[in-house]
Amino acid sequence: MLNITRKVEYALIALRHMQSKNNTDLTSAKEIATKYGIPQQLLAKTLQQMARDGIIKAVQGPTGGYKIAANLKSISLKDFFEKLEGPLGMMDCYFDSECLQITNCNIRIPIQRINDNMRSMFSKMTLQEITQ
Amino acid sequence: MLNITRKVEYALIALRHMQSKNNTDLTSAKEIATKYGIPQQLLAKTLQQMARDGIIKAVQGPTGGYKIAANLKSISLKDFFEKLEGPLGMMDCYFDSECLQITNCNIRIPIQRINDNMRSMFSKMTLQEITQ
DNA sequence: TTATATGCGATAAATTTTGTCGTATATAAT
DNA sequence: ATTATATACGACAAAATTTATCGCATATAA
Repeated sequence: MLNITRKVEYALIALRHMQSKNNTDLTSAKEIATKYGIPQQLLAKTLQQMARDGIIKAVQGPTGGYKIAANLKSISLKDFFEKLEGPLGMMDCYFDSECLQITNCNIRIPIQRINDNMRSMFSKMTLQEITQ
Repeated sequence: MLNITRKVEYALIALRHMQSKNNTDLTSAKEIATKYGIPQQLLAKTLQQMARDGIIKAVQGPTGGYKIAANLKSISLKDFFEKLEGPLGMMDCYFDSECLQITNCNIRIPIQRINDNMRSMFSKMTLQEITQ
């Protein structure tokens, strides 16, 4: 329970890998996929998404690849998770309530409290701390 | 991402419902299932599991049901989650490492740090806080 | 022109989560 | 005793989500 997804896992691995290199160097999806035993196409999509989000920069063509574009200190883990996976909460009713039981639900408030704690925790950690 | 399971959700609803009643009263699975629109059999299994764990006490036969048996202040949310769903962590390699990439993995340590933060957070919250 | 990189929608496979079924046992009420 | 209603629980099925692949397009260095 409370697992992160492979997508996030692969993204963190990729970021850390890139950060260990000179920032002028480019890293291809293939390089990372091979080194860490990750499905290349899936990783590629994740990298593309991070590129769209401005976290990394993509360079096309042969000899192309990715490099870190953002200041990782300025991106909280909460924002990072939400960029990749959408709203971060223990129950979906924290955000949009399709729940028909909402009037009867007796744990909505307490759950929101836990949620706030969790979001606050991830707000205080930055991507830099994870990938350095 | 980082959602709790229905099982845990149902368990919390049930506990809160029982706690709102006189502790001599018994509550049947049917009563809770009906009131909150929960699948009865699934809820029943969860209640049975909590009974095995000593969190609630089961009384069989007609007029039977469940009531709270443990001091909810003494059970942390972390312990509660782990009783119901097993080890609590963002990645499974935190506990048992079947991961073949473990030697190459470059985010194991950072992930453990996040994990520790999360476990610590849930260790500080008690069931009482959620169900009161 | 070719080879190799990213970009991306559609689809498929795998896994996990969620829910149901069937049967057994316990016990209060009649 | 019989009946009705509760818990107990393993096996199975359905649904949802996650994970991975496919196919084709575009970009660009050599």
